[in-house]
Amino acid sequence: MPAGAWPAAAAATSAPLYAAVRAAMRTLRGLLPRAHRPHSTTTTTTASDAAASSPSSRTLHDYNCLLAAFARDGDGDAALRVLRRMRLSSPACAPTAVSYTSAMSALAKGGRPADAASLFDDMLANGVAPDRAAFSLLLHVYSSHLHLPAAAHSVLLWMSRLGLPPTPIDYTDLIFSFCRAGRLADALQLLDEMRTLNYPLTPHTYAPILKAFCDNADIQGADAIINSMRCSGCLPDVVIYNIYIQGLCKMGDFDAVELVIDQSGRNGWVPDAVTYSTYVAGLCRFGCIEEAFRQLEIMVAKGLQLTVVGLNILLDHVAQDLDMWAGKEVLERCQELGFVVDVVTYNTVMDHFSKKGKWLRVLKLFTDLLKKPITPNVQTYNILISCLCRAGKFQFAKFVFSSKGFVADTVTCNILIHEFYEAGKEDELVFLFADMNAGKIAPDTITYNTLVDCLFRSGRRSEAANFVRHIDDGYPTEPVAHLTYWLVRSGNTREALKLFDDIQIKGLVLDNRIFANVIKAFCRKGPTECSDMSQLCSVLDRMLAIG
DNA sequence: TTAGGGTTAG
Repeated sequence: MPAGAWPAAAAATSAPLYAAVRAAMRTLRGLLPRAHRPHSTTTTTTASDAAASSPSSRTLHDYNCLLAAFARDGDGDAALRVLRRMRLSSPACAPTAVSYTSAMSALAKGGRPADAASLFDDMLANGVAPDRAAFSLLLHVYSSHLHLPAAAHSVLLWMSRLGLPPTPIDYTDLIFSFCRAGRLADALQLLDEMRTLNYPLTPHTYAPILKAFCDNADIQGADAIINSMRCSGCLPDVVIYNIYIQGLCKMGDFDAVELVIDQSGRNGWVPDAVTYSTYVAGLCRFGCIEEAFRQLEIMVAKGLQLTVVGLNILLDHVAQDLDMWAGKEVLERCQELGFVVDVVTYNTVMDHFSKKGKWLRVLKLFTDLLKKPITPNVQTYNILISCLCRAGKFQFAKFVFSSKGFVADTVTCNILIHEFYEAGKEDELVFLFADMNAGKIAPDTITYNTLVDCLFRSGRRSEAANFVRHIDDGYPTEPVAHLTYWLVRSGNTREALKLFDDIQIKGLVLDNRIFANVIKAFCRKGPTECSDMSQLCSVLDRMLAIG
């Protein structure tokens, strides 16, 4: 925030808000260099520096070990640095296919699969011949990370042509990818190829195919797959039956589920907690709550115990039916059944009642929680505060905010700003801005977006525009996108175009997200409201950089 | 390869 720019923002917003955001900016500025530093990890940098510090003494083996360690950590930057150093060192340490594969793995694991795929091209450009492991990793990156089964299939064909036969794992990877992309026919063809090649077929290979049949509600197809597994000597395991049961549950065919479970012993598998959770969730979705509890009891009687995670997932899954659980306290019943509940369990249930507007029930759950040896966390408080605000209990929400032991975070702040503005009570937000001012809470992008939305919706258009102009160094993408949305929706498209000019004059780029919001806003307006097509065309021209 | 858990902004 340049000096002297804030008075405009001060005029744009209320005084406490201005002070709070200015203080928050200070906090943010302190944080940014660290957060945005490209090579920010400490331990891996140390390891990398160690490699760099005495390059002459390093052998190819040392470098490859280091790369393998970075691959385990998913530290792509460090791996790339090592690779660069290897290229610059003696020819004996030039990177091999193994080195490239580790670096690709580090990038993929670090959430940079596209960079991993590019590195494969670098390897070729540097005259290094990929081995089977390199191809397998590339195939995995395309199929599992980038969700591009067609590209992964090309890799499979490519390696076959080079005399590096793909492994059964490569095929299984690709089958999974085709199934996830809804391309069941392609997956089935690969399964046939595996059979032709006499590759071993495992439940891993069949599972995604069976799931695809079940997702398509094709139970006949699912039956055929299970039969073909049996015929080919690949016995269906508990995972296969769980997928099948989920398919049956989706159809509401609970008689069939019962039959499958009854015959489990004969078919050589044992139902587990996932089996029953799937069944229970299915029953809940069809409103069979009592039967769901009966199945839970059977599960417990069989000595199967839901983990805390499992219980929370299950509760979340059946959330839409919580009203039906309300007759009996859901958590009480879970505890009667011997399930261990934790703070997340409470948060899950509280949130669902909150979404249904049942603030008294949320409050009761919160007070129950306080009586137990479970400590509420910031999310618990945020759910409660959000719920109270939505119920119009603003004083109560303020009380909870100030309660002893509660340390508000940015999400609390965002909830309060949104809810108080929505209710036209923004003047009461002084209590919050005092904390922001004191640097106790730092705003984030959602805070800014929320403020832009709130200012605009409460009729303070120019204040919203001023605000966006002064956040950070001016015009961060998301708040601009929010402002643009409202300008277009309110028929001020010319102002939006002027905003684009201002941004570009500052040398900033108009991000796609801004245009995505323009389109969304035009769509929201609908054809009747969007009578001036020339305005839309101006924006589209600007998007295509021809206007 | 299976239910894949909880808070905020149009």
